[in-house]
Amino acid sequence: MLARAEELSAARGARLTPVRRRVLELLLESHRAMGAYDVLDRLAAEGYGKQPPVAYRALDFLVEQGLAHRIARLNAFTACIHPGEAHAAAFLICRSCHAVAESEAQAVRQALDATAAGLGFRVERATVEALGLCPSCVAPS
Amino acid sequence: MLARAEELSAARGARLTPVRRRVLELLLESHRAMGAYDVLDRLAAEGYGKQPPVAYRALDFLVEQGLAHRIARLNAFTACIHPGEAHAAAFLICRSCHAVAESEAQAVRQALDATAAGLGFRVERATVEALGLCPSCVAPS
DNA sequence: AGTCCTACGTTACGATATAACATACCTTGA
DNA sequence: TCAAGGTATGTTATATCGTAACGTAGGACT
Repeated sequence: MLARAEELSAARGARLTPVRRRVLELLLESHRAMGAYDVLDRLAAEGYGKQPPVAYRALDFLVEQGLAHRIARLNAFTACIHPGEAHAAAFLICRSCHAVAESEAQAVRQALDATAAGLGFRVERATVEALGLCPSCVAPS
Repeated sequence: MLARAEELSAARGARLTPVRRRVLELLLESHRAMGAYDVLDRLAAEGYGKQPPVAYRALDFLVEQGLAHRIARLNAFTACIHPGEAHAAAFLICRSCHAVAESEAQAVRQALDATAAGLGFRVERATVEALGLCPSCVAPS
């Protein structure tokens, strides 16, 4: 995944520097969304900068490059699991275990575009986030 | 609209007090989303409390009662235009004039439920927000 | 070598949100 | 009637999230 991120960045003339790469690793390792300050604490502990812009800049870079997503409901971030592929994502947030799953949501996006078009509204970006119970928490083993 | 809000609250044993009612009025008057601190400034100017919890509590009450919605992308609130009716809402946020339109989105919600169900995830609440251009801003007169 | 440009780091601050506690104001029931 | 308990309001203080602005370091290109 990291190798792929490297390729994608390089192909666009963007640089996946050490901080940015490390932040992506942190997001990939965590199967829940991480807040900017969670990321910052980890970076600071590893000798990177200790101030908020360090984390926000790296996270913003990853989001711009399509390597990560921001979850609006949580004010937090997750690694993208389909970097480089055009995709409409929906996020499934478990209210019990706090796992966040990224799901392909082309059908959802099309329904939204159609609804909006009916009102003359042109959708450019969509935020689709569901709060509920993940499979493990729906049916505890 | 306010009368209807009164009825709905009363029917549920909830009280639409002066502050809460005034906040709902403010949201109804504004055709864009209002931040909690925008609301707070208005309340303070009118002799209500001057501290954040005053605004947040009134807003939270309205959201719980289904009289208002929170727009996650904007950290802001709008009055609900279909209070009392079960509905799936999507919000269409104009990036040019900042108007926010609430749209019925039953089809979007169904698509999301179906997508999630395919992964074993049970959706309880959905956040659907589109950023784009409203009719007026798509085709400036 | 000098000039840019980009990224990184810092200070300082602004914006959003909540915990915890005190007070007032309704009920409701003896 | 008035005590008891619940709900709502107001306050102080603080937590959490986010950004503006400035300085420095290093690579890329003359």
